[in-house]
Amino acid sequence: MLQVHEIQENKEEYIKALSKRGLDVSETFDKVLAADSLRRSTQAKLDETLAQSNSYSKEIGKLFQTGETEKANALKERTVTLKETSKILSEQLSAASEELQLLLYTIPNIPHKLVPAGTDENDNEETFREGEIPTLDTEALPHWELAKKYDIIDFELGVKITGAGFPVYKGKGARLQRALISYFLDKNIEAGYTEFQVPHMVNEASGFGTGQLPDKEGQMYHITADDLYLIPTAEVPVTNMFRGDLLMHNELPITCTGYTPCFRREAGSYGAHVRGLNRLHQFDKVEIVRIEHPDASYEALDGMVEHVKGILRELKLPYRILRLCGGDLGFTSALTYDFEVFSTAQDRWLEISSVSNFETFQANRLKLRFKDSDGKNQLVHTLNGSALALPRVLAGILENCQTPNGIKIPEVLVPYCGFDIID
RNA sequence: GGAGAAAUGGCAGAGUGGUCGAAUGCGGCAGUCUUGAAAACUGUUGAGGGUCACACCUCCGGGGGUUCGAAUCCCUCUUUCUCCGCCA
Repeated sequence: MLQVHEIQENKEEYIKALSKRGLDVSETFDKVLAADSLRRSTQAKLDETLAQSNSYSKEIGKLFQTGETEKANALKERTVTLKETSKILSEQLSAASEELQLLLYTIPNIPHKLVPAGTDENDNEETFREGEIPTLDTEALPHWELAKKYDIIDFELGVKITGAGFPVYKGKGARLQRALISYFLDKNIEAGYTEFQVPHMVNEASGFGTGQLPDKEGQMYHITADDLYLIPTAEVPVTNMFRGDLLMHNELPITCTGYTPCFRREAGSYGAHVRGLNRLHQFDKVEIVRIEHPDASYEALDGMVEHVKGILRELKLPYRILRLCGGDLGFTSALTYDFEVFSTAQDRWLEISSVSNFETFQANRLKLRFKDSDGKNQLVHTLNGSALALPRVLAGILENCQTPNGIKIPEVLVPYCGFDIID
């Protein structure tokens, strides 16, 4: 959520920047500023009324203590209209505040200078590419067929016990998955991140804090009986651990990592692109989250990108990095880099990580601030990224590492798996 | 699930209708003293809005109510603790 004073100070610049998302917010901004000024003037009137009535109350108190009951009662009568006025004004104030809030909720984050204009994924900008795309046999199979051939993932069993998009991992498939989780967590810890195990359900306030609510209500599973949401990513519980906090500048940066399952409703298309592990309702992910000083956040973002690169390099998977264009950029993000691994058997790129800087957009909703070296309270910058999302990494390994004799496990994973081939 | 108790500033802990944004202690910060430090002493020390700066307004777990006036009374929700029951 943007701050009103930011909109006021950078109106034209923001309008221009948001046009990269294909949005024209000039009208919305005018409404925001009008709503804010109404809010302020109503607040001022209310304050005045309350001040008056407070001073009467104090006077009445004194009169009662000195026993001047007559005078006190006379004064009481004068508070009646003040009371009515303040009631009306406070109703007007909450209406004005709510209107402002609703407007602000509709405005996405301001794209960073580097974000290219564009409407969809075709306008994303490739910034880096690494790793060799293997030449596979003509009999090379997509991962869902490999999964069946080696009996390591059972999609039908998941359908039976839950529904489509909830696979069952089996035998070496399950062990490889567990190995990946441990390996990713170890890499993150090695890079200085602190590991957390967090709840897999969150309350409404947490959903608002990181911006899943109210914008993407339908994407989360909602447990209505208890009014809780299944997390779509560890970002939600991890970032919300700090909701409402006032940190000291020397506590920054705060760096967290955590493994959680992720639940996404993703109501939508079915077909080849969502086959197998490509898109699931439940999947595993290891997340990294950083809370940074505003001056350090972009350096931190670059650091996160380098960190993820290091992991993919070790896994020897062919991947590329995209800088998301305005149209593809998430609602809450200012700058996002997507990592995609090449799925050789499907001949397409699969997203396996998304690393973003949210600047103060989440921090403003979270009321997450720090005291800077001048003793002033400022909003922090929040960042997060996947390091990494499991299913598509698994798909990438299965497809790219297949040989006529079986699937060769990347060397770095062998100590974690306890085997070096799936056959 | 049943019965009871509680929720106050960074922490501990007073405060049961008016001068309480809140005693006191600890911690933090500044100063005196000291070669330096410690101790002692003195001062200072919550957040948000508002203003050029004041004034002023709001906040004592959340929400609502009574009252001229609420940390204090009432209702409600949440959380924590104790006891009982159940249980991985």
